[in-house]
Amino acid sequence: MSVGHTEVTTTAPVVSCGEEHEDCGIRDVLDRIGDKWSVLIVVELAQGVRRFRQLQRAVPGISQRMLTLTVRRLERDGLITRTVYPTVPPQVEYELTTMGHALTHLVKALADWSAEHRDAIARAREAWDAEHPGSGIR
Amino acid sequence: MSVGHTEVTTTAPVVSCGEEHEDCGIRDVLDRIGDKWSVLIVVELAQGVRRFRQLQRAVPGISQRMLTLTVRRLERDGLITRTVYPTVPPQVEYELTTMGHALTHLVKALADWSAEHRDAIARAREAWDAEHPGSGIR
DNA sequence: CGGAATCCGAAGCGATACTG
DNA sequence: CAGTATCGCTTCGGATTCCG
Repeated sequence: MSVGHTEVTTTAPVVSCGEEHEDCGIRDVLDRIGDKWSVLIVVELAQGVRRFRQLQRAVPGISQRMLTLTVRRLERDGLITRTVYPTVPPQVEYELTTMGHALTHLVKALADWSAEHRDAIARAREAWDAEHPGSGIR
Repeated sequence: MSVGHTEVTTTAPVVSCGEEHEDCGIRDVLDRIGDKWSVLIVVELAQGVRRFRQLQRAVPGISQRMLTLTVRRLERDGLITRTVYPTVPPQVEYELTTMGHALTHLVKALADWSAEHRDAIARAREAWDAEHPGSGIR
């Protein structure tokens, strides 16, 4: 593989949380739901139990590979359950756990914040882009 | 809302976007703060005005390249201001805007959720990993 | 001090093919 | 239906160098 040398490459595991402000754990939750598809899956499952194909159809654009990876990670973190019925053809149901439902509250906060500031951000971007032509930042 | 045939079992609907399977602006805000460093910068700036080097020292592990990119994007989105003093050596100050301060409230919600569920997630992971040896999922 | 420019490995993700 | 395996492109991000 590409592991050429045995040097440790991971540095700075956490930020200094000694101050009065709590920044510990923020990266944890962002590493979990900050990816491209997790929140969309969670939002769909907030509506009720869903099968694999149902999820794929409910989240347009997701590949079955990413759907598999995403639900596996969510299951691993205890946010959803995966129930396999040994039928033919196979049937697998996904459902939010209690903790998964708790996550939907956080997701709602994200949605609310986004809805509240989307316009202002769009305007800020236009102004910045107009003022910084060809800066490479996007 | 058109989803009316089955009610969610344990808790309230919470996250219904109003549409059936519409992408609320959740991805917008996650594309903005879901990256590796943005929230950490915002958290640090929540303490007050900071200079470039101050930020770099306050966020251990960040490269100067990523710090530049991150503050540029935050500035572009109207979340922070960048003030350049034409002194020698140059001095640049970063500060949260009003909208940036509003973002800190959301970040606090993230931190609270993380602190509240970190242990449960860690335990779920241990159980899953023990039950699925060498699955490749991480 | 506060960047910009370049290089390059690592990670994310999509497309496709195959399986039980 | 519900995956798994492989490939390859694209993005992310760290390290380094140079510059006003």
